[in-house]
Amino acid sequence: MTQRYWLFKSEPEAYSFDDLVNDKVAEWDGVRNYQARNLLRDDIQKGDCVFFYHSGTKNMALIGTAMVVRSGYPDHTAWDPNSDHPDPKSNPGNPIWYMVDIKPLERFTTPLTLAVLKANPQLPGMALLQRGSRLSVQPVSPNEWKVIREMGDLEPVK
DNA sequence: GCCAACGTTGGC
DNA sequence: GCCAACGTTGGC
Repeated sequence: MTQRYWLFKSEPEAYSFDDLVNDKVAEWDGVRNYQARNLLRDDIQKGDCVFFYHSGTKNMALIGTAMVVRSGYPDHTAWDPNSDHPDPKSNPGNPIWYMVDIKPLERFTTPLTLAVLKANPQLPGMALLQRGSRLSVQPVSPNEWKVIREMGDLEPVK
């Protein structure tokens, strides 16, 4: 698969873009949806670019960009009973869930809110904007990537 | 294999 | 707080 761009959602109360900047690198663990799992395991490659989106009740917006620094590997938090997302059906010999590692790249000086994204006619059919779209890991088309980058001002994170 | 019940996500 | 959209579960 040649998809190069993705969008990762996170509730900022759980894990925010600032957390990612502070951590430098994050294991994107805890994804427990098969469709998203397949993307993490099979399609998302080292070097791919990612939009970081804050979901939740307030400040829903694209905050910045990140890069995949490690492609899919088993999510070991699944067999850690003390993790936030244990799954007793998964084990090291037969892992069900996968994750990637990402690092922060750039931040929008002003986050692009969901309302602003929805108001842009150049983003027809974007997965994030579809009614009922709940996938926490989504593909982004090259055109969507280009259009959205041009909607805001990006500065490198330190 | 169908489908109703249930749980979760996430925008409003 | 509400509700629509889905995914998952479990009885049959």
